[in-house]
Amino acid sequence: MNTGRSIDPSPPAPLWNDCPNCSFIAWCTPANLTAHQVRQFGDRLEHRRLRKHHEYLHRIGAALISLYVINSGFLRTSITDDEGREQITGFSMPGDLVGMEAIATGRYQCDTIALEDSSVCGIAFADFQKLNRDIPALQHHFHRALGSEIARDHSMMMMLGAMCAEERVASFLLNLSQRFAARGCSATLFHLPMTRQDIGNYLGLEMETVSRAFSHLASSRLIAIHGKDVEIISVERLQQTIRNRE
Amino acid sequence: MNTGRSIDPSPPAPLWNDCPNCSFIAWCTPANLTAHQVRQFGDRLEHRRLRKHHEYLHRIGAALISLYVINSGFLRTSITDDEGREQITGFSMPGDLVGMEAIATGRYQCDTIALEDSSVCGIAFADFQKLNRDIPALQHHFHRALGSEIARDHSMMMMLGAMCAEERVASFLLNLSQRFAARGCSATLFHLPMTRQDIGNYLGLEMETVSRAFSHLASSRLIAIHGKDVEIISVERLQQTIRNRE
DNA sequence: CGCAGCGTTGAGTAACCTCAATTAATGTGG
DNA sequence: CCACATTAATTGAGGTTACTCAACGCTGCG
Repeated sequence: MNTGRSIDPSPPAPLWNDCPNCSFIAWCTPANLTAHQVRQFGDRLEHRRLRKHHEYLHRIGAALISLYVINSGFLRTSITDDEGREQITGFSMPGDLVGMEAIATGRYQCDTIALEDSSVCGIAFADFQKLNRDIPALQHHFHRALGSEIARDHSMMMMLGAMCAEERVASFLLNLSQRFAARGCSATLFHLPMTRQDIGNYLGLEMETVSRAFSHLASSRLIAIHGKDVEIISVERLQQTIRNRE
Repeated sequence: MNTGRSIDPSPPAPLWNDCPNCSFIAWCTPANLTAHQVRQFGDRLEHRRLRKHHEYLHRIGAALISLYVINSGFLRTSITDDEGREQITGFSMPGDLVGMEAIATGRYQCDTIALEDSSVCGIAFADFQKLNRDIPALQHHFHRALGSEIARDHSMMMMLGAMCAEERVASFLLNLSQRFAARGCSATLFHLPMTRQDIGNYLGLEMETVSRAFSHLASSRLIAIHGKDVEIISVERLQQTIRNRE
């Protein structure tokens, strides 16, 4: 890759050797920070914290320390109420910002757990607030992220409140598809890192119902499933599954 | 009210004659702004915009102009998808901040409509962003509000994904009860400004199911209903309705 | 008064859940 | 690396919850 020409100036050189292509820095790119601001930002970050499969990133009730952006791996976020009911509120993949719900109370309201070996970059929330004030573009970008999370939650309510089982499953697959595509991965062939139980909990359905919905979509040849590997055979017809209301 | 003593200094005098006890200023109080900051803030506000019953505060797709705090009245916020499915995402009452989901895209993602004659105070979002940068306490308070909205949406997902019909209705009533109490109104005797249809849509249930749940809770003497007026007879037993799982 | 919209109630049905049996995948210790 | 144990996923049968459709009562308004 390297041509050996050592006179080559700095731009492409990674700023943090331990974290090339740092996910938190990548998260900031839409904010169009200057080189100085990027450095200022990156110096505050805690790069590449590793989490093993089943390890917690944070737990309900813990004091808010950091916000995280996922570097690699898949995480699962859930809330648990007084009676022990659990509800998965989201699955996060590389590039996603995690921990936003904690800024209201200063304590995490969710458990976030690794669905596979993962790494994240974190920033102390206090540092982040300070940078937000100094860098208006960053503040704006952060507000956009918070707003997106609210908008995402609203679509989720729509799904839970107004869709039948098969529509929810189709909409779940299409959502993953889009997010994989946005990250340069295949939109039609991917691996589900979570169990059917997790999917069911997330969609407000029982595991068996999810399984049956998969089987039915597969028998209609809209998708193909081999365990946790999914192929979307026809995005259009999968979308129609959701569209075709009366 | 005025004693006539013109030497009397300013503190208790309302800063905006057209909007005494302005709801947006009230919303800011937890941020502990200085008198100067309050004035700076209030000067940017658009006070007391009136909305009649059934009038829109904003519509899906409109450019984000202002954030609003409700002065009086009740509003209903809903999203509508491509297929025309509607989902009510919240009911707002005096003191609530409205419009947060729009900051992601710069366009409102929701319709917000008055359930009764209402008044709101608004601030241009650009002005608000500027003030946020100048006043760290305000920024922090705004972040808290965004975080609270996210946390609220998550509990809503829990309700939609993990509770049966009667639990949802009980939890809906208890939520209203708490919010009325927080505003100094009765926690046990209040008026429902929305239709059964609206409640059903919000809770992911049919109107008939809501009505049956009300009737059942009433026959168990946990609540009493006379049309849109509700009395919670036993808060504890209503909470148990939600608690008693397995 | 009569209409229109909202709310309640009943009967029948469809969607999803529960329980159970079976198979597939995953992990573990020898 | 295999045998075994464990967990995950599929599929079937039957039950329950909430939906659908319909009739009727209530309330408010022209």
